Amino acid sequence: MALRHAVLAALLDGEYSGYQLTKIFDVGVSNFWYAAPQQLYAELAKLESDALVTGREVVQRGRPNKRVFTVTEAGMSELAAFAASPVKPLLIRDDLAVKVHVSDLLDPEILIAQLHERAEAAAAKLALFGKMLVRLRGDMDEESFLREGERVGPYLTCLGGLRLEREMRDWCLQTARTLGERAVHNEGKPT
Amino acid sequence: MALRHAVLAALLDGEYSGYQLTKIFDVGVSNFWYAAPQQLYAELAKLESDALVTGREVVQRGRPNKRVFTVTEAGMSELAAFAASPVKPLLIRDDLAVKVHVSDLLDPEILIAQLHERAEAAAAKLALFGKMLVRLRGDMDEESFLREGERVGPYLTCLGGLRLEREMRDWCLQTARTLGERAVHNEGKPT
DNA sequence: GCTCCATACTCATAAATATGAGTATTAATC
DNA sequence: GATTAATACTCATATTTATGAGTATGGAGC
Repeated sequence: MALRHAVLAALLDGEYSGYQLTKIFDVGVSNFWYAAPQQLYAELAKLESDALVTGREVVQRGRPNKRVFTVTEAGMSELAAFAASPVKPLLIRDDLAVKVHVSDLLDPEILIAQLHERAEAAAAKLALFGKMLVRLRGDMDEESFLREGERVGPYLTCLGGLRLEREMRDWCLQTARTLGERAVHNEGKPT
Repeated sequence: MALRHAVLAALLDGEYSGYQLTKIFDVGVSNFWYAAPQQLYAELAKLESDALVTGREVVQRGRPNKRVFTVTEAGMSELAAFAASPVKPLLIRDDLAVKVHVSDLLDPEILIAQLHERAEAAAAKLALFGKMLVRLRGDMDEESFLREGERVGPYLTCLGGLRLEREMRDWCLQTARTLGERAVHNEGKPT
């Protein structure tokens, strides 16, 4: 019962189809949840049978029809109950960090490349979130938007995602640099 | 096959028992992996039967005996293979962010409390990581340690954890402040 | 003497997540 | 005109992760 609330939350931003949610969750919904397409379709089916969302067929020309979903009253109550429940601590599981942890005992070459790869991915998200922020606040500046804007929730999570990705990018680059410099100094030395 | 490598990585820092690993993974191994005790014992059993670690009984006085584990040659190869495999993108799933996303439509009271709670948890980890860094680098300063230290892997992941927790704390506090101020301005207004 | 806590583990099962494969329609590109 | 890409979904299953309950020993405090 966890993806469930993320889907409900995403559907508050508008009427989306499973496929559209796929795109949203692929980026990580402003970096706070990820889900594969199959999970989303399954979850939508469950949500609909529990009457927390209602689907509506949209006939399209030039492409397959789709079903878009809206959160119901019951869905809102479910979200409210979720919001009132105790928060779970954020549990992180990161492949790359495990690799860095053991980097001293292994060849750093590949790891450095992977750190750059991750840094680039973070930079891409950073840019994406930056644009998203501009779009969300329209012609207001950040301060007044946060004070007077209609809906700041998505803006706030986006700010969070931005922070996270910025740190991720910088950490990756710093770590890559450190490992790279150490590798240079150890060249020729026996392992 | 994911916890597996995190366990191997942790065991490179020393000979640990399942129970000791429990404590290490409870904090999140410098914030990059979490696992419950039962998972760890199960994984250790599998690792041992695959000969990637070897266990050794340690007889203790005053408390139950324990079995501590060491990574074998085969275990090192497994880690090397893991390090060479492509990195998986970091997938985040955060309860609290979902709540913030929908904060405009729900009562902010509880959420603000939860944000403070999370901020405190982050601050606690921050302090922990700070101490850990000092312990790891001994009497060297950070720069020289990163250049000349024996094993910088755990130090680098700890730096990453520190960054992350710092941002988490600040984001939570900023978000709580924003929501709090908005709540004040909306007092008395109809929903 | 009794309870509580920390150490040190095990067994079983439920829930969530990940992955592979497949279907169908149309638009765009070579 | 054939291939590729994008939209829009479904079915099935494997793997991972989470959770609840239980066992045992000894030390510390009341």
